[in-house]
Amino acid sequence: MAKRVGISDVATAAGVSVTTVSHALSGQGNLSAKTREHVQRVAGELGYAPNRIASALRRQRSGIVGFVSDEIATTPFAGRIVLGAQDAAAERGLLLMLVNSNRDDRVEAQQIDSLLDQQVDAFVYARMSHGLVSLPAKLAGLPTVVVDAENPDGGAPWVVPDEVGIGRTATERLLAAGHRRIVHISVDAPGPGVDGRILGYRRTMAEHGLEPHVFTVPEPADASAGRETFEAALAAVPDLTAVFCFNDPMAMGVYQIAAERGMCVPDDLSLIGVDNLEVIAAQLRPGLTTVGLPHYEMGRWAIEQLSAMIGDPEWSSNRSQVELACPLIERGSVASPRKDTGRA
Amino acid sequence: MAKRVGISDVATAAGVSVTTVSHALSGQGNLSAKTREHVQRVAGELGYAPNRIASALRRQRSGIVGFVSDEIATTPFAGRIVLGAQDAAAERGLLLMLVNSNRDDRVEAQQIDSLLDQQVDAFVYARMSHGLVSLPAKLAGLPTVVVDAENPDGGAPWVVPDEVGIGRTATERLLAAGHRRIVHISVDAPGPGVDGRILGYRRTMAEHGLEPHVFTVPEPADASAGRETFEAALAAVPDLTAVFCFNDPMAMGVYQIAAERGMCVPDDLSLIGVDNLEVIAAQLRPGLTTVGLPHYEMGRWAIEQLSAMIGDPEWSSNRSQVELACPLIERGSVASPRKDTGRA
DNA sequence: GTGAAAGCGCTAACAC
DNA sequence: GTGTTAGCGCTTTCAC
Repeated sequence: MAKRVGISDVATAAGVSVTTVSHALSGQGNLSAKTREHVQRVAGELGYAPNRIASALRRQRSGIVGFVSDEIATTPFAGRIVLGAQDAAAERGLLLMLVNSNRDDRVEAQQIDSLLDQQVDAFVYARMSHGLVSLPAKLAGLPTVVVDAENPDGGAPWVVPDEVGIGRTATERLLAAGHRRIVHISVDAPGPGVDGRILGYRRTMAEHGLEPHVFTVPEPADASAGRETFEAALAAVPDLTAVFCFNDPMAMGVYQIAAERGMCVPDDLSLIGVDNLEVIAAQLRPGLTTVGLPHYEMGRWAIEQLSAMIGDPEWSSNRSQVELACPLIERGSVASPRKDTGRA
Repeated sequence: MAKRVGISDVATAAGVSVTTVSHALSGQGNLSAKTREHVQRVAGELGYAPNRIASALRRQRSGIVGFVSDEIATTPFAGRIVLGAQDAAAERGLLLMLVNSNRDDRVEAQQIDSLLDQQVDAFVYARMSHGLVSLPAKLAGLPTVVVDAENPDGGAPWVVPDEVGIGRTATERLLAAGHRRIVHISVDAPGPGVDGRILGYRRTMAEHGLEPHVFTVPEPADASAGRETFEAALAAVPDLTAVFCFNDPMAMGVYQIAAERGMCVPDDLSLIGVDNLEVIAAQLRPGLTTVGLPHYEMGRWAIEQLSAMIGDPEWSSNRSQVELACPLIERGSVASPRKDTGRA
């Protein structure tokens, strides 16, 4: 590789000092427009790009944000958060350094140490499912924002999906299609995600004077849980016409039982999931109408907050706590009930 | 945050020079065991950790590997590669800097520039589906390994799944269960992945004196493609008893048609997919037997190669090209054919 | 308006 | 064995 061109090469070529080059390129100081332009042109011709390592050492700021996540390899969720964070970071000249712990606190601590040695300026602390976290002590000294989790005892800003809104959106969609006997299937895993969706469902049903029916089984919230809870629901509410599922894998389980019993989605049974896992929702037949989770947006939001916090001595006063709205993704699993046998 | 402790703090506290501290911690030079030990203890007590930015500037080596991928957000594949790479990197004191282009060459070029400014020591150039790539010119100067793609015109080492082996493994499994009328469904998208699996299937069938049947439709290789090709297969080979599917989403499509026609998996129809996408394969009923792709292993391999190449003036002579074996993941979609109506 | 020079925290010749 | 010192490439203060 040709040796990288440095600031002094540019200075020599432009016939000015390194100071002038630095000022010309960073927009600092008072340079004549002519000099500035000249230097920029020369730098461009030489293909100069500042060495960020040297710059970081001098400025005591690396321009790197550490991204710590509990896992990255089972769903595409992490990818969506990273994508949002990366886009926002690129717009601001920041770079992301990813690290993941596979839910092992020891590994996590080591990874955080590596990032600290690397002089990262700030941290994104991301979870893949909405729960409660307390931050590792090591993060206390740097701007940190928590993604897809709440940090009740700490002072870090956080961003999560609006879970109650999800329950409301799904239930209202089913109501709007004319359904009255709508059940919600979920899991026994108290936490903001499960509880919020149940609450949104219950409230919306109550507002319409309808009786809520919630069925749960122990975690995990997968297709098998969907099958079990749906069968329980059918036994208890035989004339149900619609199901709001905690997530897409559970909805997949409902499709399976429906097929087995000769129930046709959406004519005999309307279904709404949550997650918008393309790999499931778009592959089912008919496509699954589902509520999308704002992973991309949460990633963006985190970097937007951090970039304002970096270099701000008052950063720790940022205590924003945001719930992001979740869009309904229409596919084909909701229709009007075939025969509305009257009020519930 | 308390000011970070530096090497000179350790030197003062230990009553030695910074050189001695540097040597004691890096294992360089000749120090008396006593001094070395003493310094290490003091450093530990002070919680000293070297500033890698300063070290990088001085050594002209950042310890960072740039990880460039075409996409990270639609399947968990990227996550698995990253995981493997990260584990291997952590073992070697390397850190990963991820960047992804969403298949946009302009974005990719910019991202690579950022990594270069950051003085990364080497690159992983990863694709999410096995194809052919030529490397961006910018990568020419640094050790680079290509993951899940081949680099026919370049000199970079690469690692890919053994696609022919996948076709063979799947076909042999079906043969071993007693099937003879086995079809392969795939897509019209020539490339190592599609072609290799077809070849492995054809060869294995030929070795057993059986007639191969391959059905394809245009991309994408999703459930819809699975439904179409399977219906075509049924029309052409009505007494088929087993299907080897190009990937798991296509297999999902086959389940759908099978359910519709009252065919029971695996009793009336055995199925094997490829991908081991948990989110599909483990959620189908019965679980889908599938051939797993070695994403984690490919990520590890890439870093292992790179770490040997970093700092080796002869690095460009590394032209390893590896095809990694792919494991059969047994779930429940393969059984013996119900009635073997004789030879094909 | 422009430039000289002092470091950022570390490593590695080299001297003792 | 241990210490002195000269940078790595940049930013920024301060002098001109």
